[in-house]
Amino acid sequence: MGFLSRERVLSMPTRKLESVVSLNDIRVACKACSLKEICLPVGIDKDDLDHLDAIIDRKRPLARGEHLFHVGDNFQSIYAVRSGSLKTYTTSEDGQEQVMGFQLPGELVGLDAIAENCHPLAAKALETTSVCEIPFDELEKLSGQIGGLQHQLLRVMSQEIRDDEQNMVILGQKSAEQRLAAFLIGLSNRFRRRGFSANQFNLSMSRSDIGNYLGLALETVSRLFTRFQNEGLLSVDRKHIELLDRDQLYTFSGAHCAADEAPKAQTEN
Amino acid sequence: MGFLSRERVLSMPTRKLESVVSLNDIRVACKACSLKEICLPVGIDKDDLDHLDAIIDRKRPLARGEHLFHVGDNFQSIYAVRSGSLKTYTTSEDGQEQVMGFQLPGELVGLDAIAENCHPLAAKALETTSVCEIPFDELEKLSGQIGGLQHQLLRVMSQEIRDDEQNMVILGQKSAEQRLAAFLIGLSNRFRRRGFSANQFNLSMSRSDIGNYLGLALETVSRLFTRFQNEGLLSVDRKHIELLDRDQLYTFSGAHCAADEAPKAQTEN
DNA sequence: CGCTCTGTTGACCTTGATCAATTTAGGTGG
DNA sequence: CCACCTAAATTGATCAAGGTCAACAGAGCG
Repeated sequence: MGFLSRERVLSMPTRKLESVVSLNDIRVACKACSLKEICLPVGIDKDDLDHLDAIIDRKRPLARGEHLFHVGDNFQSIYAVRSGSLKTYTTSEDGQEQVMGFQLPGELVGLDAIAENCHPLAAKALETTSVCEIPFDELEKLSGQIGGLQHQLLRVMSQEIRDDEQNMVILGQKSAEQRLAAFLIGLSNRFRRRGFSANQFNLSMSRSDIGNYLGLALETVSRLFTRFQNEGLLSVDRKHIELLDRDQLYTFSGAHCAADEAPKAQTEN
Repeated sequence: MGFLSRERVLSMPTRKLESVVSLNDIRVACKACSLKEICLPVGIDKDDLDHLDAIIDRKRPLARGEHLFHVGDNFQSIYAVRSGSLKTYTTSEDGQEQVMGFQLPGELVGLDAIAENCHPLAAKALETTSVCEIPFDELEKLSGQIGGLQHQLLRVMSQEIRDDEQNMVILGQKSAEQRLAAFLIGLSNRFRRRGFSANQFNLSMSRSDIGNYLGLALETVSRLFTRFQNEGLLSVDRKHIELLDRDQLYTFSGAHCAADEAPKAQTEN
């Protein structure tokens, strides 16, 4: 820790960066962004997209371990991950951490800060990560004018509630192995949606983060990985995961998840 | 079961009711509602309130056990509880139920249905319960016009995300006793906000519902109630709870809950 | 080359689930 | 009003899942 002690540069007053990444590289309009069909702009027409684009700020990437915001920070903006990944977490008074979620490209962070106007969670980069900053008051103003944007914003928030509910099911009544299986299937689905491989990916988070997120001891996570590997469900090499028997894992997870796109046909509607 | 077999009347085409409760009793405008400072109308001015009021539908109360909506029901409206209480839950394919939450007067249900346009959870009355139905497309249209309403809607959804996050902490890393203590403190806070007694209330839900919600066996819940009672923290008589040592319970819950109004001074900001 | 951080594996123990037996309350019908 | 029935709650006894403690092994970095 500490060779890069200027954390939180993102929330510092804007300053020119002539460093590693040139501003031109960062300035990619929503229109040209491969993630536009995943994050906010879904279903917004071309003209309106320009308006949205105008309020979005692209910043220099965060280094691994750098914070996007801290607990209690004043709420100004929500953020969309462009590349890399984040974890959000709180620290309870006795100092122990609770990981609340991981954010992949195309996903938004900070929606939980609207209510109280300050961030209840901290967000930290798990690897080199770049984000789009979306000033919330401007977004709100804009979404009053653009019907599609308002609807999309509500949809995204609703989806977040839904995902959290899904997590409650997992934490509330699944066994350790079901939790890890569900976690992996969930990640896999999210990667696939973003155009990454669904069966082969790197975990940017530590075993400890996974365990913490799933309400398990890190040792349990580790044991389960080796067990899943022995059973031929997947292969693990440190951070790299390859899912070998996705169906079996899915069954294992005891899923029914309205939230994920289920690999089997819908039985009701 | 079954003397009242006409469930889901609420979602049937409107029909005149000359029965138990007269329509005049039900027709209470938002303006006159004691809950308006809790549910949606917060911070909306008098004129706009009339507009909001115009789209809200007040229905005859639900009987205990009746459903407000079922899993998979088409999403039309969100609902605000006026009196009584609801539980929301899903049923996994193996038939077991997961209770996702309890709704008290002034709280909204159905926000998680916006994303997919259908209800991921069922909502069932725990006792005689009346609700306001708020057609969502009209609400959305209105909130494009009334800035305060849009903001309030986003705030409420954000708060819901926050509460769910809080629940994840509880399910993810608290002991059985901490969970129950946190649950009781949480309920108590919610009752207080609504003008009910904070230290004395009735649980409209069964031990089994509580256990399910908290990720505990119902036997564990029962045992904890008697233990808390023996320790002088509270007194239980079947459904009736009296909190005798709220501070101790609060400490017990291992809380830090940015979500609740903490009884101690804030240490940071 | 050694230090530290992350991950793996093993041994043991605690918490809370499960199974089972009663008790109590509330609702129903004679 | 009482006897009966069922659902909810309590309490006890047992057991297993997973947490905790501890030792060790690689990987990455200075």
